[in-house]
Amino acid sequence: MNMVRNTKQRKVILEELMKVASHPTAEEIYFIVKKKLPKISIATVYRNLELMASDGTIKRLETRGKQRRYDGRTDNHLHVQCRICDKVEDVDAEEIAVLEKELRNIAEKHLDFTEIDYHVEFIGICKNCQKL
Amino acid sequence: MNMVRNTKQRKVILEELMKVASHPTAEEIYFIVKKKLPKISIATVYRNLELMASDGTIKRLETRGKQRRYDGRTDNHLHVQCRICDKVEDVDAEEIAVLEKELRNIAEKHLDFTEIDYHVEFIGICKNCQKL
DNA sequence: AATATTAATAGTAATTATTATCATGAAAGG
DNA sequence: CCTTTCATGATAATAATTACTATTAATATT
Repeated sequence: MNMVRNTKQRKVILEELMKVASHPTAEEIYFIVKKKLPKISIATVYRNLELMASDGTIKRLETRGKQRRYDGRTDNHLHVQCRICDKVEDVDAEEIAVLEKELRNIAEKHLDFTEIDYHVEFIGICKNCQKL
Repeated sequence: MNMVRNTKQRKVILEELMKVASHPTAEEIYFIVKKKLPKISIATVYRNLELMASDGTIKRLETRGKQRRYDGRTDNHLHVQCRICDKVEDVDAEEIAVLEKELRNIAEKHLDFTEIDYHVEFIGICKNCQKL
């Protein structure tokens, strides 16, 4: 009982999220998925993104701005967000290991919290917005 | 022309924000300031917090959760937020220098963004919520 | 000090993103 | 094929923030 069913809607939402390199908001995914499933409700998109984020199938980003963003890539990597257009890009840096070691070190020495995780993100002005 | 006036409201908002070690939301500051200025409007609180954040008088935090939080401390320090109660605490770690050096290194090597800044925050379960 | 100017305020409406509700539709298991 | 019950679509509700506007009060000017 209380089993999770495989729906067409969730399947397509995941497929489309995996396809894009951007880090779309629920609304953006809604418009993409709508092309395949024109009858889909935006509530279904929100519901499934949260469901998949909580079971680890996808990642929910902790970025600035009011709209939540999602990532189909679940491997360990960093993000930069543009402070003008809010676009998010991936940062693939081998230095992430050193960075995380330092973060774990700080957490261990200075925090009396449990189940500690951390968020790191870069903010700046992207190539495109620099021209404007 | 277009000059910024010094209002009683802004003065009290800043004073009260400086007093607290917590990292209050606009709503929390509203209730605190209301004791001194019972007629103040919550819109005034929002307006002035954003104004002071944009000129660097205070800091706007990039924490999780839907409510924005503000910090009277503008010196360089880290934050931990509880994933249960959303409370934010300061983390004073001398290792912040090493951490930021690594962040600047990654930014320089891997990003073609300009005006790069970064946000680092820890998330976990605070002492109080561990008991529940 | 009195007056004029205009930015800031109080009060409230509007907006925006997300979540809740609920009747109907469709997975999954017999 | 039938039954069960979870998920969906459509929309209402909620919550945080921003916009609007007549009035108030800083600051500049006389």
